[in-house]
Amino acid sequence: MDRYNYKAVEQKWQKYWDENNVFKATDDFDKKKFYALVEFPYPSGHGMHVGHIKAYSGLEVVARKRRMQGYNVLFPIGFDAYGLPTENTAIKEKIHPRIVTDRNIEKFTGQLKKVGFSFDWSRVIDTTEEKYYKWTQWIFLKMFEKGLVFRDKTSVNYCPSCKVVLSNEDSQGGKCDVCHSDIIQKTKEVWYLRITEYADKLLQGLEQVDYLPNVKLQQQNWIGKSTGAFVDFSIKENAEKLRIYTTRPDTLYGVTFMVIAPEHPIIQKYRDSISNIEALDDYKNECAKKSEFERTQLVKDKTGVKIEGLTAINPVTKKEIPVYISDYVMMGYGTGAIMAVPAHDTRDYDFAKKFGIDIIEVIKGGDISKEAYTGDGEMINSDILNGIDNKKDAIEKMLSVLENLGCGERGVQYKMKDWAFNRQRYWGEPIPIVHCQHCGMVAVPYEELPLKLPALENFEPGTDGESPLAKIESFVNCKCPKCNGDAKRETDTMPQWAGSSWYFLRYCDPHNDSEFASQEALKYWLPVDWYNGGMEHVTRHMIYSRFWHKFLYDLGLVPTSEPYAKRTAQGLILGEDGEKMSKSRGNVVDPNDIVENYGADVLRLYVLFMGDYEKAAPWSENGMKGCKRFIDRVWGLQEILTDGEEYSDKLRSNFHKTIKKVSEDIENMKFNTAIASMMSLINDIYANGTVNKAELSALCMMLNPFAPHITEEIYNTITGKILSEQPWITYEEKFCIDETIEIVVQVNGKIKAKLNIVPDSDRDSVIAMALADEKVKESTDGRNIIKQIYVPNKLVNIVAK
RNA sequence: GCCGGAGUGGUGGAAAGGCAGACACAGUGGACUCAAAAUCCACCGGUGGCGACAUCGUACGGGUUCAAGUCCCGUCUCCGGCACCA
Repeated sequence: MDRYNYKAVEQKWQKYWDENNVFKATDDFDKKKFYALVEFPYPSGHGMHVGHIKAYSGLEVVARKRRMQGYNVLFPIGFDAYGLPTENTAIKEKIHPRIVTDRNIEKFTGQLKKVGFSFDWSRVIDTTEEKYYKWTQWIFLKMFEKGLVFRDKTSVNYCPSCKVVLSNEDSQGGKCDVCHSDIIQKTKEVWYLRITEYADKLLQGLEQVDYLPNVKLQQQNWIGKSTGAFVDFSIKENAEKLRIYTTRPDTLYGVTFMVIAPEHPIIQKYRDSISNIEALDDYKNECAKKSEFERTQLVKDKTGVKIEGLTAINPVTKKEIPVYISDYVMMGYGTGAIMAVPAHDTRDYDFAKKFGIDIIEVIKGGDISKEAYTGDGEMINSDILNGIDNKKDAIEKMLSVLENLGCGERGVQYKMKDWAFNRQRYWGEPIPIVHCQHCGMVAVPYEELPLKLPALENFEPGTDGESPLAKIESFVNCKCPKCNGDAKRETDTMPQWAGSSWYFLRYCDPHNDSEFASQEALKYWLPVDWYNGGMEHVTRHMIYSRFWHKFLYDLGLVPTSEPYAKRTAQGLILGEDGEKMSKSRGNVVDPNDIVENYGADVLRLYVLFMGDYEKAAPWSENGMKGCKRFIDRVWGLQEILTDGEEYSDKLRSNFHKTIKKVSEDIENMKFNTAIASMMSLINDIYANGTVNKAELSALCMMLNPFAPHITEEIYNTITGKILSEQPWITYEEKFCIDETIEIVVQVNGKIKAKLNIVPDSDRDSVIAMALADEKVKESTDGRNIIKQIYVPNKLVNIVAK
């Protein structure tokens, strides 16, 4: 027998699968369906990463198994191709991003096919194609129509030297990634999607989906719902009410000052009656200069200025309390104003210490001379609340008091902010809006979609934070769709998250020209049965796409309220040095090299065998060689092949057990132990000396989802049939049970003997056998047996004193 | 700071509260070979013993249990997420 020629075999079967459309999802809407989704790659110039292979191999195994189980399987792939790296390559090499994108997609496609993934290649999506982004724009316009799109000011990272708006990733450490000059914060009017309107729905929807617990948790934290109260504080000097948000109305008697954000509008409104307005303005300007980086990473030291001319009145104690401005209060959360309770909040405590403000303890349990006490306990110094439990009763009691006084109401807040939906770059979907002097913002009519990204010679970023599209007069100047007067087009493009927010819908019906997907196809395929991807996408991408989906659901355009029924995540592959793979570290493994030198089956097997699928694991060239050895041993079985259409007696139970183990492990993503059990089986076969046809083809069947090429070849050689078209192999429970099993006999928890018994033997006879054992007799001799424990088919424990 | 997750041989990792270390890698010895690679066989947590065996051992300190890597309490370390969110 020749050595296994993986190159020839892999090429042969990849060609066969391709030409015969073996993995094509059919439009047979009566068949039971299974929709397996993996995160589509960004086609970077570096080509595929082994991390991609691991990410896709998990559901690849499940998808292949489901097909064999008779499901109509949709396992699609595509490319999330808009984005900065492509644009930067294009600028650097002076090639159009369209060409760079096509080149990279071709490279990725070739690499994916060489690994033998069973994707349905007839449904490939490219988010930068007109027929795709037409519908991205279409959904955007639907949101515009429903009032979910608005414009507002924000501060953006701006490089004054490049005159360009930068993403957070491109401005790390407060320096421009390109020219290394200092980034400044610039105010700019940008587009927003009102995702906060869906905050509650996004939170509640988590109750009905099967996501990994930590995925759910991260999404909950991201949405960040808190319940509390809005309380109005009167201002002594005028009729104004200063409204705050708090989750701790129980501590209202401990309020000794208030803090508002430096940008709070009340300052401008009463600036004439504030005696130190210059100091407040200076402080505000200083804060505005601070970058996001400085505000979050650096100084935690509290700063602020007292407002001279605004004094608040505590609604329950009627005491006068000072009002400060400080940047530890954000305009973007709650009302931009807080009541400060230094005794029971660490930030207020720091501030009070620094500014010498009173600290009044209202909950027992801590030592407020040392630090703030944030725990629970009995109320003190709080008049009507004294003596009761803060959490159980005080919150409720205070809420009703405030409601009666007419200065408070229950309220809910979310940490999640509206989605800044814009980029000042070329390589993205144009936002289909026209600015008209008379009509304001006007949507491009649906029938004019797609609003095409104009072909451009020079797509370098525009100056003063403008998109490069702003330079093209033929694009910018247009007629208003409403009044037909002169108007200007929006020149910002959509952010990279847009195209991926609905791609799973397009896969259902990717060639439809009249709808983003037909209702029939959506009704059949949705929801996605199993979605796998990286942990880094469980907040942004998943929440954004759930938001788009829920929006379409509310319009009656998709049949399910949630897009993904189940979500899992694979762990990273680290470099051989245990560090994250990166070019600068030089520890990157190129999957091409592995396919070339060891074969696709070895690569696929190894990424699943290297450890727990959900955990990070370091790459090991040697570990991979072990998988190569396993593949060669599978091939070598043909040398000891004998006739035989049924399992031999010696191996029968072994086969049934392994099939059971593999079948169950695949469902639980325990791929490493599934492979280990097949390795064990092969070790047993070699120890047995021969393998018959029934056995070898059974092995091929269960191994097929992991190593499809070699198994297809061997199976075809011995049966003349196509393995990918065979049903999934089954096992019988009765053959998984051994005739005799070994159980352990312990005395006082220490193993003294082993017994071979018939399964499910009765307790008394097993204990009698155990007590009759020499070693057991020895160690119980002269002692009183006080307890006998029998765990059926597992062990006997004799407790003796 | 807050919220998660994890700490098991030289390494990656297995163990529904019931034989700790499956499977694999590396290593050691041997077979085959002129030799090497490949392959095959044996050994492979520590300590003691020629030995069957004894004894300790799942980050650390306690606890529950006939029995703990697994459950509970406390401590330490590492990883991930959020982070002045009122």
